Amino acid sequence: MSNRRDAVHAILRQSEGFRSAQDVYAEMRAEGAKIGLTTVYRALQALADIGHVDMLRTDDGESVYRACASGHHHHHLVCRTCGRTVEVAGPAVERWAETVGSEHGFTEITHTVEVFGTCASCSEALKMAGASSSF
Amino acid sequence: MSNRRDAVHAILRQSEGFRSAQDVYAEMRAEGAKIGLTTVYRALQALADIGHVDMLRTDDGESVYRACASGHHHHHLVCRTCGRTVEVAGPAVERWAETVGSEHGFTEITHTVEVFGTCASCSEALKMAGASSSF
DNA sequence: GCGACTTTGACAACGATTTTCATTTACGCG
DNA sequence: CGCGTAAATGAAAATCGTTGTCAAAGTCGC
Repeated sequence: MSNRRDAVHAILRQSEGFRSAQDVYAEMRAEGAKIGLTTVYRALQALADIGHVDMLRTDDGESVYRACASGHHHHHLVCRTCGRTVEVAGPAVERWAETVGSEHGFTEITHTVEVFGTCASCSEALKMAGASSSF
Repeated sequence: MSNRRDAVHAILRQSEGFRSAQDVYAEMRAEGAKIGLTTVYRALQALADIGHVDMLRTDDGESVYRACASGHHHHHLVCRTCGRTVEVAGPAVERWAETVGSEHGFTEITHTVEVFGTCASCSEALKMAGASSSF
């Protein structure tokens, strides 16, 4: 019973962007892995706890996870159409967060920053499909 | 049947920080308002759509709403202990988001920024209560 | 007042996540 | 080596916020 965490982590590592728990579960089952949904959730949470994966909530309330290339702090730039993700560092934001925090007397400041946009290829694609937004 | 949206909006206006839909619903019922959960959700969404309230997801996937003092873009500095919220503007972040976005060929850039921290009074309080966290 | 359209709200449906609990597995100990 | 205990696992049920359905009630123009 090798730690299923490793199996789950492996899936995330071979994935490009963020994956939902259900998604990871589905893929593992598809690959023939014998694992339960419960275990996937537990593994994902454990992984997130020890900082081996990033975890965030999508706008529709689903938790998505991603194996980070590095353990250091960074943010994500996500294409709202195709989901492509780019890791970005933002010293400016870090400093800004610290600053506004302390200005208001806050300590132990953390922050959540997600940048969304439409990536080059998707905006191309949209230009064609669009033009019919009547509202 | 005056628009229930107004009633819902009123609740948010007289609230300090973010309120969950269920929370708002509970308060309205407590005040004697005859309104259904469904309607609260619909009102909240409508309000969020037209930008009269801010909407974001808490870490446990709940949607929370808040009537903004202004309609313009800003972010929030939230005390992770008492929930006190301060609206902060961050031109630096706006620019940064735009920059990293375009650097990667992204367009129509939006961003989510939430800053969390422990406010002055809470960190005081925690200092005393603390000292016993063995894990 | 009547009819068409909109809003409302009770309740069911949904879906993601968590909990429960019995089973299986790992592993130290006798 | 077999046993017992504790941890891990997974199937299914429970939870809970949110959304959809649909009939009843309200609004408005005629």
